[in-house]
Amino acid sequence: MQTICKWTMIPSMENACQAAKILKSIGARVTPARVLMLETLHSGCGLFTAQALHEDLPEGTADLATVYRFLALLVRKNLAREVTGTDGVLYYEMACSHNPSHPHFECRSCGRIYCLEGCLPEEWKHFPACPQGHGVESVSVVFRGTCSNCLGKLEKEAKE
Amino acid sequence: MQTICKWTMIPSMENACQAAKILKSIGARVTPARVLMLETLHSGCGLFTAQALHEDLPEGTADLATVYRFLALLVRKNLAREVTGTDGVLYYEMACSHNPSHPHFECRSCGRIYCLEGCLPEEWKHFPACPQGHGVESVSVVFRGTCSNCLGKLEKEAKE
DNA sequence: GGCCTACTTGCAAACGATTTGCAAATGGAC
DNA sequence: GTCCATTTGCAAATCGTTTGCAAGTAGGCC
Repeated sequence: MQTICKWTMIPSMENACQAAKILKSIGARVTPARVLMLETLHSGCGLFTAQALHEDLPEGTADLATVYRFLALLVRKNLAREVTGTDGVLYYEMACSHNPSHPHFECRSCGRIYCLEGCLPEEWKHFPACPQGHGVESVSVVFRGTCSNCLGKLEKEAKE
Repeated sequence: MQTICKWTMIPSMENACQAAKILKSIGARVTPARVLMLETLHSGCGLFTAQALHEDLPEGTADLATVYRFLALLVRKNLAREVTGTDGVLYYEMACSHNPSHPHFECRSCGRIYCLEGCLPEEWKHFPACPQGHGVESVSVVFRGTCSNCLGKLEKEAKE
């Protein structure tokens, strides 16, 4: 999986054995499945669907339902965030050091969602037409197009 | 349904009988169900889910599958656009006169999606961190919070 | 080290939005 | 009015996600 941004987990996870600490810090039990899931989430920079995470795990590590339950736990504990893709599928990204309102890039071709480096400019949060009566709490910005991965593939195909 | 922005359909539909013209203009057959669906989409400013449109139609007008098929047709013909809510549900909005990249407001409380007036500032389309290799085709901006409708309700409840 | 309880898990079934296959109904050009 | 492609209703399939439940296990306690 291609890395667009470098995010760091909170708390940081420099090596695998940190997973246990993280789990304990949120009052969750340390199980082999959870450690593996955290490691996988960490190693594969970017956004995961539950299915993708499940596939990336060593065979038999955890049931898909377990993956869903664990991701929901991470979200509840603010260690991860949910993003809904245009395909209606839920993507998960680990909570990271940059601004909660950082933008994403969604590839029309492969559906992958990348997380862009850098905070959202402050003025973006005050769009002029946003009505007074509406209590704005967050802004999400998603760029859409074709990612460099897919652009490369398309160019190759064009040559052949 | 509360109106946040005033949009105009393309082509404009000043009265109900325009529906037939619109259908003909895209080479689609004029059927009672389609006319009613277009009228409903027109009268209720804002974004519709397929289910909501179906419920707003007079009983027995059209099957839910028909509603889905018609909305897909409108999207294919560029008369409507799809927006995916954070709940993963598809919302439809009629194509309107303002910028294709106009922002939306999604209410955390009722899930309704409003369409905000005004174009997106040009500079928003060139977020600095958006990598060169990524061919950006569009930007979507969604503000999230509590809409004035729900804010009002919450205040009422607080008083009681 | 063994015990106990609350937390986790796998499995299968439920769920809800959306799509599909198919046969019957219908719009509209002739 | 005839005819054919388009549209429709219905029911079943699909697919991501959630849930109920019984069995398994982590980890605090003795």
